[in-house]
Amino acid sequence: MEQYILENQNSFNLVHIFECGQCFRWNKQEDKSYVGVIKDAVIRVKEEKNKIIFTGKTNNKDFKTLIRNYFDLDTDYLEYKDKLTKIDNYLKESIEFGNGIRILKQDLWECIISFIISANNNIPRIKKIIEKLSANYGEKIEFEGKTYYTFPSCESLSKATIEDLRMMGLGFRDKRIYNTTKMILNKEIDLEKIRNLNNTNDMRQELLKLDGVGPKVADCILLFSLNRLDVFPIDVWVRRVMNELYIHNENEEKVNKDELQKLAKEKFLGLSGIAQQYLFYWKRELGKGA
DNA sequence: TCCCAGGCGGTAG
DNA sequence: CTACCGCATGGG
Repeated sequence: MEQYILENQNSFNLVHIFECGQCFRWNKQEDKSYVGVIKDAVIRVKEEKNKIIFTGKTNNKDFKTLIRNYFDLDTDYLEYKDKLTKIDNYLKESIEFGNGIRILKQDLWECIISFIISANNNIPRIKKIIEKLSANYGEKIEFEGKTYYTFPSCESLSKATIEDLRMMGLGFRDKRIYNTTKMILNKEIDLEKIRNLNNTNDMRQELLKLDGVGPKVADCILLFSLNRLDVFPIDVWVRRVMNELYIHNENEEKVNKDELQKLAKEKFLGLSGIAQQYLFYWKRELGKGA
């Protein structure tokens, strides 16, 4: 069992990080800690006073490095928040509301499959499907007396037929997952090559070749795995909040996505992706309470 | 029950 | 190029 402890870490709140819509495999426990799977590691994270305690089981990774990389702990969020807060009072308020948000650096393959599943779907069901895929095609890990599963590797998932995938509850997304898995397996799309591109748009163009990856899904992958903070994924919630705050179009559904992209680019100083997460979390959580 | 969900791909105009 | 539609499934 490995352990890593952070002390007095600013901009870190488990609820904000895990409930802001960027990830699907972290689950809140009765004691308020979260348990999730990163690569082949099962990890429990718990906040205690000024400490954040990571406990985990892993084989070959340097635990501390795994954690610091995944939670992007070498990035200074105070600097980002300072810049964004000065833009306007909406951002100021959303940042106060979700002050502990951090953008995770998730596994690229897992992120691609997860966000293909996210299309025209809701978050509880997305999580359910991903758990089922993992239980059927991932590897079993025992942790604290319970059984967990790694996210399926590309090789493992490629053994599933379209019918097998359909039984995972994927619905019409079965073919997309099947095709994309094959494209990545046979290196028609090379994930390592994408990772090493230095231009966000070049990365996006490659991702868009995958079946089931359109503009929104590509931007989510760029933001939540490749840490491209300048992208701005637009979904119904983001469109809703942007219209409410800045556009004021009577018919929200008619708000043009290109117009929103342009607005975000001008307004958010190259930090659109982070601004998007604060706004998304703010709007969505307030919506739940109402 | 019925609406809708972090959209995408296909087709028509 | 833009506009629209079908899609599987189950959560709320």
